[in-house]
Amino acid sequence: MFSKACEYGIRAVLFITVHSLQNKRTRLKEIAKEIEAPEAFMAKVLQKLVKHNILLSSTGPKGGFYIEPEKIKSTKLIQIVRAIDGDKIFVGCALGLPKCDENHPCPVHDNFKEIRDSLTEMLSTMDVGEMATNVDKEIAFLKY
Amino acid sequence: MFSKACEYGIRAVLFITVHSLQNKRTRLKEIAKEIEAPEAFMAKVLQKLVKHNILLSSTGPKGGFYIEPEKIKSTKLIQIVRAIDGDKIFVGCALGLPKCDENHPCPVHDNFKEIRDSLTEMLSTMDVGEMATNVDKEIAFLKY
DNA sequence: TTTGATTCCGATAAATTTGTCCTTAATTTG
DNA sequence: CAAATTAAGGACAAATTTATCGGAATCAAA
Repeated sequence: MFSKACEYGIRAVLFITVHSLQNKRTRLKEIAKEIEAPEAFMAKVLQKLVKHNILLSSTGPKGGFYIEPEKIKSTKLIQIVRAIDGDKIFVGCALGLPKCDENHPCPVHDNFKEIRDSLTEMLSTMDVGEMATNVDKEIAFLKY
Repeated sequence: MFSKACEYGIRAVLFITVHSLQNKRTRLKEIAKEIEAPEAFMAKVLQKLVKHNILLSSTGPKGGFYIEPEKIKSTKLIQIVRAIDGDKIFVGCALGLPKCDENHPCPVHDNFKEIRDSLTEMLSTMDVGEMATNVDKEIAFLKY
């Protein structure tokens, strides 16, 4: 469903958000360890999230990654997915047809539209703040 | 969502089924052309479908691929997906956690379970016969 | 029984995704 | 200012997926 980069990215953002809620920055090393992702690969993913203005970063001692407080509630899962995987899961035909729409549908068009719509709806609704809070309360988890 | 191999595979099975409904076999060359898939790659996918007993094949002149009449109604989309992509889209955590279940859920567990369940339900329901009939009636299409 | 048509299958190549390494730039602290 | 710490970023490597090639096996028909 999501690429590995995206899986890492979502988990990382949530981990960082938990710390940002306490005004703390999170260093790459911590993140990679928690997420169990290769450090250098995690770094690339985080860079992409910074470029897309989902995260902020600062170098030097006391540096690290963080998210602006006012973005914690407004950042939706779909933004993270778009930043890393693009919109390939949101657009395009399930069977790979170059042209597939209402008027010229592939054999699974309607059925998939329904599923994709509910996926999009879901990702557009879920915000980083609520999810991170669940992680903080140990209602949900970021590692096994 | 599906791999390219799987997209080709689903479309190919439907194309073959349309012909099988008229007791005709379909040659690789025709299939690849219709599906707009590289011939050699299409061949690999078809071989896999034959190994999984979804399709039958015969060599020589008048040979080609076909599906047994009694399987046309009973073959579900999910079997094709499983044969080619395995069950990775049906099992495992959306965020890649090695352990993720009701008792130890990732932050998107419940939301994704819902979507995945409806995807599974859909794929288990849709049969090759009905879809191929729609293609034959030009209610649905296999190429742009 | 020979020939041509077709699938089967192993080897390889190209493209993409995932993962690694190393140097540079920026920042904090002493 | 110097040293230590951290992210940025380019170049490369490994793994996976997608695609290509060539010959072997099988079959139909003349």
